[in-house]
Amino acid sequence: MLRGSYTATVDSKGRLKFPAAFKSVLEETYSVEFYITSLNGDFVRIYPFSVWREIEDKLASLPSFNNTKKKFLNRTNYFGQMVRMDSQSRILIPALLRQTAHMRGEVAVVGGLTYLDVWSRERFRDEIDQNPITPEDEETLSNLGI
Amino acid sequence: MLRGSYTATVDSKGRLKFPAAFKSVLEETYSVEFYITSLNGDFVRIYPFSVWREIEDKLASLPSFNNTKKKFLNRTNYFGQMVRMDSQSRILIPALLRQTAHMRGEVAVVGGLTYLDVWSRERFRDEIDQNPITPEDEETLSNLGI
DNA sequence: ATGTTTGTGGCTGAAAGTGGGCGAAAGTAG
DNA sequence: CTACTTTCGCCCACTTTCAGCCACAAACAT
Repeated sequence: MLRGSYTATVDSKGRLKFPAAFKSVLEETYSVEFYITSLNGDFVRIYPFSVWREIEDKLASLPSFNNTKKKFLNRTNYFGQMVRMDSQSRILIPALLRQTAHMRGEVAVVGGLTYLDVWSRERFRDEIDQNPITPEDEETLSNLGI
Repeated sequence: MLRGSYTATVDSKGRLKFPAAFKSVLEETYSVEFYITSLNGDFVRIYPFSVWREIEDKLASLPSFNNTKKKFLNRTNYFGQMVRMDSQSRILIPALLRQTAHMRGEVAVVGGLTYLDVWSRERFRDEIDQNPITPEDEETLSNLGI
């Protein structure tokens, strides 16, 4: 399972090195092929290919005119690309995503159990600043016993 | 149960030694694996891994579009990392948390029954100065018979 | 006072991360 | 089609980080 987050840097050529903790999980559980995409261009999502295939299967059960499905596929197709991890456990982030998701310099690679998200650290900071935890949130969590 | 508070120091390499009182509880009740994270980067929270898993389970009961859940997981994922206690009952605090939560030098390790909080002592003092116990708090406590 | 547990710091080898060079491949223009 | 530029995969080398030890200092108990 992919958990927690590690900082990484995207080098001048747009390459991202997987943190070692994720690399071992990816190699053991999945393969070196990934589908890299984004829903809105804010941040990058990296699916091990087998995980992406399952998502496709689930979508296939929806009728083709389903609006949510169309939106989702439109976006993920637009940003999406297959990538392969090299011998130094790096992948090349496609040029489009490098631009739109600001993938250069310091980024955070965040585990989402079966996939990884990559955030520009600068942008993530803006994101949490704009969505602070409210007293209502705290109550919701508290009610769950957290 | 993890109770009370002890001072500790984070060494130059970012390692934190668990106070002996906590160490014995952690070893007896839990294991050497922890999920270390933070909600806002102000201070560090250390969950025994089994406790963290229960929280994940509780969150799973909320729908995935629930806003509180998204916020909470966003943040805890971003700051979070698995860590393992070494043979000298120390853990390495991840670099990101070392920076944002000022984890160096003197810190306070505070028991929260099933988890631990670690505060920069400097910051902890500021926090309690800025959030004094209010009359409403006293009433709440009083109503509980405390 | 003496031994035992706890806390702190440093050393070191191995692993991880970072960056650059180079040539092949792909894309572009004439 | 050819020449030129850009992108990128592969390889090598340097730097940084860190886990595992060891050793000493401090606190505590006997």
